[in-house]
Amino acid sequence: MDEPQALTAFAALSQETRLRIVRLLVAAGPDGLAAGAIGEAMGGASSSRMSFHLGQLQQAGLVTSRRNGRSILYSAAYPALSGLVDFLMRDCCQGHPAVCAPAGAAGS
Amino acid sequence: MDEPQALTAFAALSQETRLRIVRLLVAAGPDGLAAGAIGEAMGGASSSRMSFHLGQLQQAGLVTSRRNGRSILYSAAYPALSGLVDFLMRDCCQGHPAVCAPAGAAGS
DNA sequence: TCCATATCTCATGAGTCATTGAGATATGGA
DNA sequence: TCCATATCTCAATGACTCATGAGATATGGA
Repeated sequence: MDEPQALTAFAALSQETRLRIVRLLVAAGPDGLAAGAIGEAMGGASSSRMSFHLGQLQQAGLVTSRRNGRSILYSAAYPALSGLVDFLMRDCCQGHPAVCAPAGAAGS
Repeated sequence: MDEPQALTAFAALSQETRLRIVRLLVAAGPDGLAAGAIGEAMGGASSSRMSFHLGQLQQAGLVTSRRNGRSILYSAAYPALSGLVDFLMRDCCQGHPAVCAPAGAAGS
């Protein structure tokens, strides 16, 4: 994950609907969810709105899609998400690992 | 770190200048850097531009400031950064810790 | 083929964000 | 007090983002 990618990913996640989509897809697991199902989970968002946000997330590399019949299934791109965490950890922890990594690392 | 805070933080980090400021301040350590020095490091950005971006970062809670003589020193807010990492890890790893935490955690 | 379903694409308009330049405020020294 | 330095504030402008609605495209079944 380089800086331009991180920038795009942060921009994608800085929008409420998109952040919620990502959370939903992470929770949904590798099988993913159809665009329509995601739209309903977002409170009945219009198809064009869904398409817009899913497209943004896909361009940011945070979700992937595959067609299944007439539906298109979206799922979270785990490597990209972990790459983003990694990017943030690196930036955050330059020379200060003890200060900045109390949360998700190892033990807990 | 709750969702609205994360949203604000992601928005703050989705801008190239601001992301670079954060990286610079993390590298600079707890002593921080004066606004002018940051502006110079950004390639001689205007003072109003710096003020704008530093203000955004401060509102997002990602940096803190304190006056020192006529300078104002900005430093990275490590707790907020680690909180953001934590937020991302939680969202990213819901039920899939093994998939998503290969990078910054523990060993390596 | 015809139709219904599922999703995407495009154009439009409102709203927000980033940059600029001028000027205001605060600090420290002569 | 006067001046220089350091930073902030404000208004104006251009660019970008998001939501909407109409319509296009692709798939599967009768």
